[in-house]
Amino acid sequence: MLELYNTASRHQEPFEPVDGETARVYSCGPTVYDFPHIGNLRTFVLNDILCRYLAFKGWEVHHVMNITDVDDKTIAGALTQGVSLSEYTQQYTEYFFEDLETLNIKPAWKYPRATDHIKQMQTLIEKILDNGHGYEVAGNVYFDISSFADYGKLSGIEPEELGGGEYTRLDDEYDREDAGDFVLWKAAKPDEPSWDSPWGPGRPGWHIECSVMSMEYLGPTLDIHTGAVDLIFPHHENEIAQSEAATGQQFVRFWVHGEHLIVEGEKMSKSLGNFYTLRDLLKEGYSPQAIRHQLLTAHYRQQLNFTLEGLEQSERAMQRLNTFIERLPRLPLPQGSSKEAGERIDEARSNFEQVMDDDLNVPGALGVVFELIKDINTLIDAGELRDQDRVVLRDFLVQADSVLGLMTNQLEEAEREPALDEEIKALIAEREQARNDGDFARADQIRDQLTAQGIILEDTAEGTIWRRK
RNA sequence: GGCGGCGUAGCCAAGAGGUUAAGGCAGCGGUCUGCAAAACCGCUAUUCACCGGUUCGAUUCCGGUCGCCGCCUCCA
Repeated sequence: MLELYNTASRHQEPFEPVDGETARVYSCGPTVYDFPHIGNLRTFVLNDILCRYLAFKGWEVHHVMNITDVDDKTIAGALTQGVSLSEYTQQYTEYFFEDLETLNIKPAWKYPRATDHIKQMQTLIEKILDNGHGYEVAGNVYFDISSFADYGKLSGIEPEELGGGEYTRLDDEYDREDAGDFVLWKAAKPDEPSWDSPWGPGRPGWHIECSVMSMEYLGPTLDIHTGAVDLIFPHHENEIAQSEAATGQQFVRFWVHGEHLIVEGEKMSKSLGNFYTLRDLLKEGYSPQAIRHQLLTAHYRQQLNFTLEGLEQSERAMQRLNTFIERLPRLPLPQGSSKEAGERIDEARSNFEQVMDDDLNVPGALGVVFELIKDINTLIDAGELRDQDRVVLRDFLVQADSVLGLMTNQLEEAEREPALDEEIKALIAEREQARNDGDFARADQIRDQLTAQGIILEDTAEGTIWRRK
């Protein structure tokens, strides 16, 4: 049974969808003001693994991820570039989707945009006001945290401490009654995009967007809400307050938070010059497969120290995986099946699910896959792998990869018919003849020529097999 | 100051109160090969930051020390 660590309880708890069929998952999506960086992408990869595994467990998955396309940063960006807000956010929204596709992240069920839900936000704010949890000051609407008894429950923050102490960052921009109160609706400033509302022209606060878009598509109670740890406070705390103040029902059953990644041991930031986007890494020649793998090497609740050396290690690990997958279908194997291979694959299948059930232990799951590869290679070397084993093995790899998403392309590619040029086939045959004749100079010449074309030859006891580089 | 986490081999990283402490990368030595490639075998942590405690037994639980990181209303 799947167990997930729930930030709300600080414990790992058995999970199943409340209705037993459909897992309703909401993830905080990007604010589309810039390219996603590698840290953002780690969180999106976590969402992906979670949703893929929920599907693996047999549930329908309704995954909603919002696009925040109106906030201080997007407004400022649009102003700087001299384009409209929607033009500005549209381009970064597209970059975001491109990056998801590059990293083999499965599309969510819905990607609602904040600006398409302004009306619903106003409705929810009115509900909050009606229920006595908010107040308006000069066109700004605030949430009154003192009216919500459970405020601070998720993050463990005491409301009394907010606004006090040396870490306060309150400014005088807004007229709040209490330092901890947060804005639901912001009155428009000159030159800012705005929408009409019962409180005058303005725009929604950031937190209200997520409450509205999650409940709009998933109902008042979500099975799982994800995000990175920095969102626990204030964002998720505020979402709970708003949503439950409006509906009177539990907002989220499981809060799943991903740890940050750091770069070369330090917090990633533009000023430190250790800020990577996916595009930066691709330009350096790293493969999307290795990047995804590197993001999966640490458990999601551990900080991941992202380094270029680590990426190199992932490249090599993926090479091992790819070589295995690509040569598997071309190995000449005797008919039948072997007991030992069957047992090993069954064991891997069961271990894989067991470690993933344990709060999505992806590094453990990778260990299971690589351990199996080693065992199967040993059987191959011993001449004990049979052709039926290969079918069962491939079935397992496909199943495991429905979760990991690391070898989708390779598995498909490997199954394709060789489609080798006649010319290449002839060269391989010629090389065979040359080797038999002892003309190794000619044989090596042909091998080098094919290597240059990206075809790698391997001489096995059963004949020469090939794979692409 | 408050809250959370981490410290396992050269590097990355799982892990369990007690059989051989996964797996990947790197290294060394072999096997296979005409040579390669791929793969396999062996070696690379008698030990899990340090000090106490609980226990028949702890690296795993508890307390403390040191070191590192993150959050505390921009932040994935």
